[in-house]
Amino acid sequence: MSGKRNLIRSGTTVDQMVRAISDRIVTGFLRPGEKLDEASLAARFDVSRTPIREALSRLSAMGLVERRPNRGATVAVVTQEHLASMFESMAELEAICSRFSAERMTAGERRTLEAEHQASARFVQLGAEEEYELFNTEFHTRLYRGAHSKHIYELTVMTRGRLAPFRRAQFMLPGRLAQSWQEHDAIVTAIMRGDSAAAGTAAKDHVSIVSEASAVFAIGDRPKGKAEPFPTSAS
Amino acid sequence: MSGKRNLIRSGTTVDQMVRAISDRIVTGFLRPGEKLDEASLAARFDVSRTPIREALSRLSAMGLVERRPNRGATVAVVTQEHLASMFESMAELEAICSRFSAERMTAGERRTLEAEHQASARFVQLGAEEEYELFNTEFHTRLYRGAHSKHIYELTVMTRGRLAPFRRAQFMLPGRLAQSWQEHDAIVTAIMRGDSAAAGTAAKDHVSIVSEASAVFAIGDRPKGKAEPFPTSAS
DNA sequence: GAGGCAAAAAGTGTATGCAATTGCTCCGGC
DNA sequence: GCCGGAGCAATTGCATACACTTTTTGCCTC
Repeated sequence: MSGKRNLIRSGTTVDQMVRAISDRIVTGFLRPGEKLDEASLAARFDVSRTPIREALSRLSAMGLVERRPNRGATVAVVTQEHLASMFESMAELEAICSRFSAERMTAGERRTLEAEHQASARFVQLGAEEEYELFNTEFHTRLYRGAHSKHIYELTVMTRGRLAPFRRAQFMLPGRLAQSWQEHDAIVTAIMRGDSAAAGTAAKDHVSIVSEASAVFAIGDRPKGKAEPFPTSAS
Repeated sequence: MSGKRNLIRSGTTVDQMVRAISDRIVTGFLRPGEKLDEASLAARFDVSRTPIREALSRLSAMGLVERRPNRGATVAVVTQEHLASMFESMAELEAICSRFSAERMTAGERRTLEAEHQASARFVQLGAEEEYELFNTEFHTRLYRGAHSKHIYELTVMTRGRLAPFRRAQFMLPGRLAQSWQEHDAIVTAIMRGDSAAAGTAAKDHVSIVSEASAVFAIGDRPKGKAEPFPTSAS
């Protein structure tokens, strides 16, 4: 019973469960295909089954677990094909956002985008990976917003969320920071010129490179998909 | 007075609630912005609050209702801008699917697509709107599958689902059937040629036209929610 | 009369118990 | 020995009860 939740302060119980379970999934503590028993999870986290059920629903919507009626939930099995498909979608979505941003961003938005982008050069010089990654997220969010299309924004953010677990280590590749900045620069330049086509292709290339960089870390030799019925490292 | 649900046969209770509530929303019986009280809904359908809660969760994921923690759920307010944004996304997604289909469809898939498309000409001649709409859904699904990208397929199907309530009457416009077939023809021809660019633009144009056709019916002042207590859609 | 605080009422969030469905095992028949 | 069906165990789905949050209402003070 190591997992007392009292220390995880914020949010409702369901939120805590979502975080707790998704953490265990993305860290590999829960293996793909593994069965997620409601009662066990409830006991494990010392809550009732109700918030567990709702958490599983949300995780299912997020694509991290799969649910089948009357048959319980399992950790989603993400094949290499599916992962590639998600990155591919991400590239297309980012391309759309960039194209629209090139066409629709207000003068203020363009100014801010370029200013922030220029400021981020400092993080590259310092090799500040933490700060750069934070900026990077904000930069892309700015692109998504700049498209001025609520639904595309939603689709893009959702896809990014699903990919998040697989792109954690992307900036650990040597020289990735500087390269990322150059790619951002191409996007920003195109947007400032209002060249939507160029902005689109630049964004697509950017994500494609990230995809390759991430794939190295994400896939790799996983211990084998046949997880044992009950992993022992609990407690 | 209270609606016994025993007549709605299939699926789990939650499914029934999802259908029942979404029906009431799309038929205007529940108005945008209206508060959805769990207890009232539970009493109304003679079930407990538990399935109602889960149904509201799903409807929230579908974009039909909005939920705020501890503050209940309301019928989602879909502004004209948001609707336009969804159609715009749909156009882009269909374009992507068509582009990919032009590049990736197997010979068999291409054959089937064209054969079905040609067969659908008969529905146009007969003015069989029901059958054509059925075929139309299948046609587009074929395009989505032909992209051979699971995640793009998911995004597209999801977006189509969100738009479904607003495009019901699209084929009631006179001459729309024949025009739709012509647009399909342009897409199919491009795909058969493997011309991804042409397929993409043809698909985008197709959706754009549907968008305009639907907007006429969707927006406009809806007659005050005087729908019959139990709408009969099955979807 | 207006503003603010407090208590109650309404409504959501969580816990627990019961019913129903699923999957498995064991027994019997072919 | 293999296949099929009935009973049983395990797990999900639903119902109900309780706890906590939010909102409203009413009273008191300024």
